[in-house]
Amino acid sequence: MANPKGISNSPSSRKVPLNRDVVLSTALELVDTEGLDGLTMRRLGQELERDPMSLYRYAANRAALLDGITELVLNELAIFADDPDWQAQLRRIAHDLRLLALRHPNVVPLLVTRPLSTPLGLRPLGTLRPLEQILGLLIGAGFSPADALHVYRAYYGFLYGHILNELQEYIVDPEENVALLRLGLHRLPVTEFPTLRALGPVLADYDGDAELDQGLTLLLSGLAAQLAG
Amino acid sequence: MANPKGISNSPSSRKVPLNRDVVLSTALELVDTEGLDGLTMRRLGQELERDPMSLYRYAANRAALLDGITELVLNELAIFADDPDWQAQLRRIAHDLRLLALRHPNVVPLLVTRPLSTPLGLRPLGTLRPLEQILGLLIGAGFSPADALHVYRAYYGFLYGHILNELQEYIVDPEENVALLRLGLHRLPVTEFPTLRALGPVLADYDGDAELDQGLTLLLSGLAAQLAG
DNA sequence: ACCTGAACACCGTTCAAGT
DNA sequence: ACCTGAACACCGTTCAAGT
Repeated sequence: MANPKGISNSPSSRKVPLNRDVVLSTALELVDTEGLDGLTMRRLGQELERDPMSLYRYAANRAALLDGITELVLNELAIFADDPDWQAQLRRIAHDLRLLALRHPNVVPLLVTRPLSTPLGLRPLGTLRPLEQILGLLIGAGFSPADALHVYRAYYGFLYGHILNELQEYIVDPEENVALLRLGLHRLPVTEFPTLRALGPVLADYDGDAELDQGLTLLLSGLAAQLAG
Repeated sequence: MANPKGISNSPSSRKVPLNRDVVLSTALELVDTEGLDGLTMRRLGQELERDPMSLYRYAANRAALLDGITELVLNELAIFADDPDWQAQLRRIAHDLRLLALRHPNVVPLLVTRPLSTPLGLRPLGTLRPLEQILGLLIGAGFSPADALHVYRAYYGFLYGHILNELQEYIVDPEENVALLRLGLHRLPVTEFPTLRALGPVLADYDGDAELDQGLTLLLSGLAAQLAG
C-alpha cells in the first residue's frame, strides 16, 4: 500500500510521469474532494508521489496553480461562436456552465474570485477564451462591438449571479438539506426574521434549472429587443 | 515607538480596551489595506498590541472572524423595509451596495464566498438581515411570499453579478489603468483574440454606475410587470 | 543545467502552566 | 475562572548542495 490516503483509483499505481495536465487535474480532483483548503503544495506532491518542490516546474506558485484549475474547468465549456442562433447558444452555454458549477462547487469561488486580483489582459488565456468567443457570437449576430460588450456583461453578470444564488442554497446531502434548513431557520429569532422563517418550505425546493431558464428568457428577450430597436 | 508598523492613526496610542467591535473593525481595516491574506491572527494581534490568543475571546477562529467582517460591512447597508416605493428602494440599495463594494473591494470575495460554505440558517444574523428586510419590502408591495423570494433571487443575482463584473475590470490606479490594460491586451495572440484586443478603448471607460442603473431599470420594469400581470 | 530536500519564515490552534 | 504563551502540526517558498 504505497499510497494509503490517496484518492487515485489504481491502488498499485507506479509514479505517473508528470506534466502540466496531470498536475492540474490531480489538483482539481483534490479540490473537488477536499475543498480549496485541502489543496496544498505538499498534499498535492504527496498525491503525485513527488517532492512538493517538483511541482514548481509546472506552476510558478500556488496562485498559478489555482489559475490553472480555473482554466482546466473553463476548458470543459464548449462555445460555438458561429452559431447563427445566438440566443439558443447563450442559453445552452448558461445551462452547461451551471452544470459545470454543480459538478465542481469548490471551484466556483475560484472562478468568481481569481479575476478580481488580475487585470483582464494578464489573466490566463483559458479564462479569456469564453469572453472572446461570446463577443464573436454577438458581433456575428449583428451587435456592434461596444454593444456586444454590454450584452456580454449583462449575460455574464446574470449567469454568475444565478450560480452563486443557487450554490448558496444548495446543500450536498439532500437528506440533510431539510433538516439543516429547519435547524438553521429555527435558530433565527422569530421577531426579527418572521418572513425568512415562514419561507422554509419554499426555500427547500429551489429548482435552479427552471429559475435559470426563466431568467434567461427574460434577459434574452430584453437583449433581442435592444438588437431590433 | 511602540507600534512602528501599525496602521492605527494615533502614534502614541496606549492599548485600546478590546471588544468584538474593536477587533472586527481593526480586522476590516487590515483587510482593506493589505488584502485578505494580510489578515492573520498574529498580525491582528500585533495591530491591537495583544497576544494573538486573546483574539479567540471575540471570534471562535479565523473563519468566524471573516464572518464577523462581512457582518460589519453589511451593517453599513441601510434598508427601509416599509418604503411604499419598493422599486426606488431596491434601486437605492443597489447603488449603496455598489459603493460599499468599491469602498471595500477586498471584502467582496468574502461577501460572495462565505455563504457558499454555510447553510442559510446557520449564517451570521447580520448577513441574513438584508434578505429578511428585502423580503418584507416586497411582500409589503404586494408580492406573495414565494414570489418575493423569486424576485429577491433575481435582484440579488443581478446585483452581485454586476458588482463582480465591475470589480473585475476595475483597477485602483486610474493612471495605471490604461497602461496595464494595453500591456495586457497587447500580450494576447491577435489571431485568437481579435475582438478582445480591438475593444481596448471601450473596455477602458466602463461606467459602472450607469451600467448598473440601466440594468436595474430593465430588471425592475420586468419585475413590476410580473406584479401587475 | 536540472533536481532535491533542508531550512526559513511564516501560519492557526491546542493545551499546559500560570494567575 | 480566566489569561498567557510555549509548543504542535502544519503552510509556501528560497536556496544551497548535490547530480
